[in-house]
Amino acid sequence: MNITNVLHALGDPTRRAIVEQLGTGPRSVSHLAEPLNITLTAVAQHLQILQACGLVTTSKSGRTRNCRVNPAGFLLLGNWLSYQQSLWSRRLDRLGDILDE
Amino acid sequence: MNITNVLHALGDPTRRAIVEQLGTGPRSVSHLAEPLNITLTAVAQHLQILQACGLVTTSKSGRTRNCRVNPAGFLLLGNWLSYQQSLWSRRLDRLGDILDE
DNA sequence: CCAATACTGAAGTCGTAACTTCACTATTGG
DNA sequence: CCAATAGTGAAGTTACGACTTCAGTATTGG
Repeated sequence: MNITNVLHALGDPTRRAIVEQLGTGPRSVSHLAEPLNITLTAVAQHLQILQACGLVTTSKSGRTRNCRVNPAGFLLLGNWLSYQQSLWSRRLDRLGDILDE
Repeated sequence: MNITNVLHALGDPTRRAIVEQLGTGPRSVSHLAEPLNITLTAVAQHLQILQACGLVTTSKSGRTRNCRVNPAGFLLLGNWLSYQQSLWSRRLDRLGDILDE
């Protein structure tokens, strides 16, 4: 679970579609697959990636796998982002942007 | 300039290294290339991608191209992220996480 | 003025990521 | 109990992305 994997995972539109579906509540794999125009296998592969980087958790009950959002990955991203912004926000605020050159 | 491109751009470690360098201030292309173990051409290609998605801006003065952070792309990412979090944060807070199933 | 610097453009290589198919296992509703 | 459902595993295809090389154009310091 690192920032590279989180960003890479979310960089794929299909995976982001999965995450956005899960934003509204837990879903099964085949439920997730429905709106996407790909095979169940492909969705399962995406889920593995999303799980590995901490964006999604799943649990199997019976023959269906239940998927839900995992805040951990999003927190990692949020922290990285606000750190980056902290680096330059103050400097850019000074309008001294041009002076730095 | 869309969220897919921003996330995809930042998903690459080399590009993120470039962004992080620029976090501390403007840099030329060859200056950016120094710590990275790749050719100048490769860096220039990464910069094109970073520019296209609104994470970096550049301007040429003389024979050197000056690169700096562009907040626009980061804002796009920040907005997407906080929107996602707004989708599930309240629901997960209710501890009713399990009830949703 | 010209050698070194700073970059650009085009084209090619190579690995990997996103899919597919197919064959299979486990669960469950009627 | 067995057909339909839900998912898994392995293997193959294909496109694309991150690089390289090489040949070129501007710019500039000495």
